[in-house]
Amino acid sequence: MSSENPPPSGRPVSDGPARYASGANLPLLRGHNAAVLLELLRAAGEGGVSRLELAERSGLTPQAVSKITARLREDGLAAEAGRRASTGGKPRTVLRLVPGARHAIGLHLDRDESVTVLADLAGEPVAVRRAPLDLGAGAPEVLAAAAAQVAEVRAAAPEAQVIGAGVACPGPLDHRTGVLHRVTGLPQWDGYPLRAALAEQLGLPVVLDKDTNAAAHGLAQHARGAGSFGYLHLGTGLGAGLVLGGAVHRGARTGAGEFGHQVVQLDGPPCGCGKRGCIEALCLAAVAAGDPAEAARVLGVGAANLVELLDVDRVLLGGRTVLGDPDTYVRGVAASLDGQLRARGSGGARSVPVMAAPGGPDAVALGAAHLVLASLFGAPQGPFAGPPPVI
Amino acid sequence: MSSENPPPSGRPVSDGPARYASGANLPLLRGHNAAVLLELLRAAGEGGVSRLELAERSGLTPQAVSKITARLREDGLAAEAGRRASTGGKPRTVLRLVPGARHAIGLHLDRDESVTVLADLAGEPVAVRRAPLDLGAGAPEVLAAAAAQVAEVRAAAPEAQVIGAGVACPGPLDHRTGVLHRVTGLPQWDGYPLRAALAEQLGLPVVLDKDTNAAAHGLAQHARGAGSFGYLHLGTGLGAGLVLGGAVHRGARTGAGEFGHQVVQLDGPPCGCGKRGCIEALCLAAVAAGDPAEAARVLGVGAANLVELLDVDRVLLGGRTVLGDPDTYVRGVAASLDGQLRARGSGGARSVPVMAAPGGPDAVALGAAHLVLASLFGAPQGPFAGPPPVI
DNA sequence: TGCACTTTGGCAACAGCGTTGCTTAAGTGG
DNA sequence: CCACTTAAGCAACGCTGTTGCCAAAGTGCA
Repeated sequence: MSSENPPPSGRPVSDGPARYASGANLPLLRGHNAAVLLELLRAAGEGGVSRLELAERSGLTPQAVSKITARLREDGLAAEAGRRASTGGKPRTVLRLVPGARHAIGLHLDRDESVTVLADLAGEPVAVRRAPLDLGAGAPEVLAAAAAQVAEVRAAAPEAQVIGAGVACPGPLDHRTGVLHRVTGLPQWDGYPLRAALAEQLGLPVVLDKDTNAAAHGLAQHARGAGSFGYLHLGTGLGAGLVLGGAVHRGARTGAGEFGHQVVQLDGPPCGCGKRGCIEALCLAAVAAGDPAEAARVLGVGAANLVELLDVDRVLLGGRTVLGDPDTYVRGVAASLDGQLRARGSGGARSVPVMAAPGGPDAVALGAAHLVLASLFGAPQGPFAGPPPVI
Repeated sequence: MSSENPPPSGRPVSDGPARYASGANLPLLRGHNAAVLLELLRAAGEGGVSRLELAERSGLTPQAVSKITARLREDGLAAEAGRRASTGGKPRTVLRLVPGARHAIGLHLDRDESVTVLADLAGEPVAVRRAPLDLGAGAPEVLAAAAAQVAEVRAAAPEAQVIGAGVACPGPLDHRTGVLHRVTGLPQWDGYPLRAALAEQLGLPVVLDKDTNAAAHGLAQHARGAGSFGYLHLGTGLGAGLVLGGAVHRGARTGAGEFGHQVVQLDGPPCGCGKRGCIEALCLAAVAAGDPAEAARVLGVGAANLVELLDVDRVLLGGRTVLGDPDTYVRGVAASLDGQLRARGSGGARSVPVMAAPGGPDAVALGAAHLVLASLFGAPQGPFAGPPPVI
């Protein structure tokens, strides 16, 4: 019965015109609950969960969990995996996600390099390919290179059932339409409908997002409990990905996360962007001067501004510059941030942890794959709202 | 049948322990759809909407809309109100919200004044009371004064069915537990469980929120279409309320919106908070020096930082200082903000409108009442997630 | 005036959802 | 070996939105 349902999540494949508020019906309810249980199964990891535990965590009745997990098992998405120790009665049967049941492609198109991953349902990379890329070359060349690399990772797991591809790019873009906007330094991509082009080239549903957003989305999967954090990415520029309440915040026009051009020095030194005293200019100047400690101090002040404005749980650092000297940056930013917060703290003085983003150089590509997988799982926050980039 | 349901929204009154992701069942589905239609009815205002229009906007079938609106009419929340012109067949029957069917109290406890409103379902004030208040006095005095004022507005509409009270306070607090945290300058309120105390005193469900959040929430109701904006409140201090995707963003610990203590001048002049170069210090210094233009310029730089980080649609200004000279501030901030954005704009150059927040001195109290009313209406964004302050 | 047509909205039957009551399965402990 | 406990499935159920059909209420043309 359920094996013929196109997407196991039950969410509408194309949600039509954006409505102010949407009513819900039974198929949506069913898909929602399935996605919630799938999310809980994934969160449980290899240890698995019993049906009763799923019931407690989801708020569904045990019987409903039994029915829904039976459908998930029919679809091959979940399986029984041993039993718990008995507590005086029949032992609980452990259910586990079947990671290999579905796969997703993650594609990170950077200015000089492309990274492609094939990720399984658990979000783990099954295959990774990395190759030089000239994003400044023409669209046909870039598309062909991307398609070839995607074919390679698909060949690495021939029987993998791929549900879509997530693509991460630098620069402003519109994740709803999948169109690029003025990629800094590469005007030829202005207004290019990359999502549509890639979808046709690959023959797969494609979601497009900014690199920092993809990374932040991927990082959010590692954090249980619908947390919130800011991911600061210091590389050739300084950007941020914001996760608020467990979901990536993209803003009205996918423009959120412009962290680098916040002014922290009124009438300060000019920045390449045309403004003065941008944190990116100050930071990169310090990096160029070989003073990572000063860069970290400035970054910490900006991080404090972000933490106070958004009240996030923690701050994650990533990007090439940070990865080159993680300790200095993590400690420097933590000290600076702590100093700022502590100065304010008339008692409360909460401290916000600063850490290096896990995942290393594949984090963005893996996050892009997660964007696709997210359509299967229940959003930690607004169930029916679903993840913004609908396939 | 439906008149015996405790809350017409169908949402659980107390949601128990916070769960990672929650499953949904039929009562929740029913409540959700009722709330969605109620929201659409309210959005339609006095003009009303037909059943078919409700069906189009909600995505529900016309028959479902008929059933659900029939229940709303039974509960007295909606009523038929005339007909549209015919377009060649039977004319559409217009449905309208019955504003007087329910009411909510809004209570704004400021440092030196309290404002109490009784708002109807449409969010319009039915009665307003304003009185001096010394928030520094003991809790019993403040509670008694609040209770007396609430009794007054209730007496102004004796037959009003009041569903709860929303309370807005300055300073950090926890909106989930309803406990105050270190209200600046009033240490005696530290850790005071204001929500519980007021709920007992008034005999009503109470939601507690920060004043800027309440104002922002109220302002969000006037903006159709799940927009996002930053509300900057310049009074004795400088704070902000953030509305992202139609919902107030409070952060992990209700601490979001600390706009005033973002550093915009590294190693700048010391601020009362202990840091240096806070925008609040710079702004208030300019105000004290009788230079609102400079204050507006600085505010505009901070607003630009916020707009770029969060990609909001617009910026609203409020608070006593702004209300004292709205034109100067609105124009000054708009010019400064535009200058910042235009400098960056390598083409796009979108402009973000700046305007004075409507509502004037009652905006906070009215917003607090809206917090209560929101529990009846469908959240524009995440349906089942519901509004953060659960009654 | 009358008839054809269009559109709205209610009625009744229906499929599908989670829920409830009960039964069976599968252990522990005396 | 039996009483007890806990887990999970089966069947009936209530309720949801949906579908097919029909009455109501207009317009427009003959």
